[in-house]
This record gives sequence, C-alpha cells and structure tokens, in this order.
Amino acid sequence: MISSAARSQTNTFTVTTPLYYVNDVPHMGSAYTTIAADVIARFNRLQGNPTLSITGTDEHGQKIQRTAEANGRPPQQHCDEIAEKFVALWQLLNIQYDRFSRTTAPRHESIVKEFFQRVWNKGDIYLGQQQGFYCVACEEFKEERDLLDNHHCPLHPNLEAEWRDEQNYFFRLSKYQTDLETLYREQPDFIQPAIRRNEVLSFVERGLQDFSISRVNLDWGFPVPPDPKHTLYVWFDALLGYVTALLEPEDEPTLDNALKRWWPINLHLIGKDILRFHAVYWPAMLMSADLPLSHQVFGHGFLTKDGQKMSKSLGNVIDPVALTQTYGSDAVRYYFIKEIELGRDGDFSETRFVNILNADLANDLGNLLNRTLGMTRKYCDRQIPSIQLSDIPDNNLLRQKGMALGSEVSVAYSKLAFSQASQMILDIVSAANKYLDSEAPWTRYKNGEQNAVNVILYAVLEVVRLAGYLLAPIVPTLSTKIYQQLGFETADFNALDRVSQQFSYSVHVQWGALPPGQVIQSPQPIFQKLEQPE
RNA sequence: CGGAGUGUAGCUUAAUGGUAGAGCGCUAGGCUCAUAACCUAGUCUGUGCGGGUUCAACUCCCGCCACUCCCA
Repeated sequence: MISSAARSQTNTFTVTTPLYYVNDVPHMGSAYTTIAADVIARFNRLQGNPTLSITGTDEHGQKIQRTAEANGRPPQQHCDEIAEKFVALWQLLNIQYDRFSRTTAPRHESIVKEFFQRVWNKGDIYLGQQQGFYCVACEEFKEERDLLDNHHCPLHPNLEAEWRDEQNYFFRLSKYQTDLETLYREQPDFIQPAIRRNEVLSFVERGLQDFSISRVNLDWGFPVPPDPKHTLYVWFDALLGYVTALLEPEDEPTLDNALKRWWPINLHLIGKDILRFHAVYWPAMLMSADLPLSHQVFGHGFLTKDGQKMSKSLGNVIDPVALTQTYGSDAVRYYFIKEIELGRDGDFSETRFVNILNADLANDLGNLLNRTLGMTRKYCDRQIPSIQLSDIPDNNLLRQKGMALGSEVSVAYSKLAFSQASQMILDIVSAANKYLDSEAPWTRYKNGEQNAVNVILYAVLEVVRLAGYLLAPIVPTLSTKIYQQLGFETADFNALDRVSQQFSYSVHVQWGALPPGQVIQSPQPIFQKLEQPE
C-alpha cells in the first residue's frame, strides 16, 4: 500500500518498472508490469502530482554477450535492436514513460563509478575467492546440491553450469542484516504484498551472506573502478539504472544531480522473480552509500495462458505485440488490470479476453453512453439536461453511488488495487443500466414528463462521465472518447498534464461535474466489439 | 528432503464457524432509448480427497493428492 507516509512532501511520485534484460524480445510479463506502472503513474498525473515514470533496459552480462555472439553481432548492436523493440511495444501499449534508462549509456557509467566509490570508501567491498558452479543464464552461482545430476541448472536444463574458481569482489551484505531487519519491521509496507514480504523475511532470517559483485573473463560490462581486470556484476549496475534515470537530459551525470528532485523512489514495481534483488540487495546498497531508501517494492504475480505456465518450449507464450495489434491498447490494458488482481498470479485466455471486453466496455459502458446520448439528442435537443443538482433527490441511487465513488476508487488506486477500482466503476455502470430500464425515460418522454426525463438522463450521463474519468489511467483512449462525446471537446486523457489543469481531479472526481446545457456530440461507439478468434 | 501458499459452478472469483453469493458464458422471457444492446428469470445443482472437533465447517485440526513459489 502506498500510504501517505510513503509520499514525499512535495507530492512528487516516482515509479519504476524493472530495467528489462535484453536477452530476448519483450514478453507479456514485461508488458504486464509496465502497464501496471503506467496506470499508477497516470493516476498520479491525473491528480496533478509531479510524476516520473521510469522504465528501460538492462544490457550487460555474459548472457547478453553470448547471445549477441550467437547471433553474429556485436553486443551493443544486439542491445540496440532489442531495446528498440521494447520502445516500440511501449508505444503500441500507450505507455507514457518519462525515462528509458539503458545500462550501456555512458552517463550510467559515471553514476555507477561514483556510487561504487562511495560503497568502496565505506569499506563494504573486498576481494575474495569465489568457487562454484555458475549458470550463465541465471547469471548466478549455484550450490552443487541445487543442480541436476548432470550439473545443469534446474531453471535452464539445456545449459550446463560452468565451474568457476576465481577472485571476485564482494559486497558486505552481511553487515546490513540488522539494518534490513529493522527496515522490514519499522516499514511493513516496504515489501508488498504480504506474501512477498514473508518470503523475504524468511530469507533474511536465515542469515545474509556477502555477495559477489564482479566477474572475471567477461568484457561486456563496466570495469570495476579500482581493478579493471574485473567486470562489475550485472545486477549491481542494473539497479543503479534507476538512479541514472533520474537525471535530467542536460544534467552532468553526478549522484547529486540525479538525486536532487525525484529521489527517493516511491515505488519499484517488479515481477516476483526479482524480489530479492530489490527488497534485500538494493536497500543494502543504498544503506552502504548513505542514501535514503526507496519507499516500496511491489512484487506482482505471474501470468499463465489457459491455465498453463508459459514457456517457449511449450510454444504457448503470449506475444504482446500481436495481441495489442489485434485488439488495441485499451483492450489489453483493461484485461490485465481488471481481470487479474495485482500481486496474485493470473490467467490469460483469449476467449475470456474477448468476452470480458465486449461485456464490460462495449455492452455495459459503451452502449450505456450510446443509448443515453441518443436519447439526449432526441429528448433534450443535444444538450446535457439543464437541471440543478438538487433536482436529483437524495435517495437517487445513482447520485448516492456517484457521490461515494470518487473517493472509494481513489483509495483503491492508491493501494494498487486496480482490479477493485475497475470493478467498482463497472458496478455503477451496471446500476445505471438498471436505472434506465426501471425509469424508462423513453416512456416518460412520450407522456410529456420532460422534467423527469431531464433528471434521469443527467444522472446517467454523469455516471458515464465519472466512470470515464476514473477509468482514464487504465483506458485513456476510451475515456477520451467518452469526454469528447459528452461535449468536452478538447479533452485528451493522453495529455494528462493538460487534463489535470483543464479537468482537475478535485472537480471531476466529484459527482455533478457535468455542465448542464453543454452540447453533446453525435453518439459513436466508443469501443468496437471484438470478435472471437476462429 | 525442508519452508510458504493455493485448490469453490464450464471460466474468473466472494463468503468474522451460522441459508455457498457474484460476474462472464449459455437458455428463455421482457423492453425498444441503444453497439443483436440492456433488464428480468433460469441454467450452471460447486467448496480437491479422507478423517476429526462442533448444535453448525469453504472456514478450525490431522492425513493424503495436485499445482505454484522460496531454499542464496
């Protein structure tokens, strides 16, 4: 949960996705993390908070070097090509990031050097001997008992772990055992959700060991400053990519410059597989460098497809590019945000995907707007009915729900309970459909009850407006269409800095922000129904 | 081997020990303002398996099965 304590005084909000490893093209899991991060970033921008959204790519390490070699190209070229694919996917998914941090960027090396020096001066780095089997795919040393009989890593059974006996530089993680335990105790929200926190706690309780932060026989990475024969371990440099990302483009790459505005980071949104790096190693590194810690690490769940783990060998991976090209960014964003509770594992089924989108966005919400605008055009001369808010009785169900909705949904967003937020919004939409049916404004119009018609139509249009506004972090393009058809012609929820001025959160999250008399546009479907694949 | 978690209808999911609800899907009826939509009803007769505690168990206890994660 992002409590108010987890915000800095100026209300700035800094969120990161992982810097994705460029070993392969982006997969659905990366897209999922990034969508969620984009939603919380957009929610903060909508509220008018200065927001910095960070993503990027992690490009060093032996695995990258070897993949590039296998493809017959220099590592940098390989990284460039893959990074480009990430950029393209984020654009396709309508992700609004502020920084795309690449760990091969020259300015990143400056930050890493400076940070390393601080930790070095602290005496937290020493030269030691590391022996063991090394899985290049994991970029980790493995205990022999954890390997399969043939010395293959269980996670990468087609790859033999390599015996290494080498001098490495180590980071004194063990020194921070107590400080970390204090952190987890005093700041219980630091790791979310609770299940992930427990995982980390039991890991730390067993006792932390220093970890190796350098490799020899590896060129693709930054040299260890005091000993260039060694190359810095990929994770040490990758985590610092978050810091480099904070630099303004024109800044000199120094720690001071990086940390002056957006530090500390409010939220690291990650997949549960890289929890330890973010919840243990990273805060310890920051402690060593005497820097304030990030406020929260949230480890979300994994995705399955049709109930099965996705894997290349099974050939059942979701291609996020193809999916988005087929169904559009709003659809993809909505499905993963609404149908899967962040933090729990979730399933993707294409049948379900199409069903849910059609039911929620085309039928319930889209058609609600469409039918109500149609009546507004016919019964109210294309204008939002001119009523006083007080004309809607206190016991009007939509009014009651509508007045409560804004703050309830805000709380849900703040807790990263996106699924709950969208569910509450869809609930009021459903209530509006029932309301229309029971009030039957088409009959009342024929009976000459114009005042009643005005009240009914206003209440329903206002529900749609409110729903559109509150859904904007999730389905910005859809929300834009809703606002424009309601007569807010310049609305564009993909331009949130402007929206937060023009349609301020404090006003538009309230019941009754729809201006009576405003001229509506002709109704157009805001979400075309999707078709089931063959 | 150890530790943690999950298992509810065809699918996704709710339920301080107290009538197992909802949404999607499917079927029928209604309505006619609407994107074959919406509303209502029905269907779906489901708590992984076996014991135990209790007036009462999805919930607590024991064992088993299946799946997931952690074990540097």
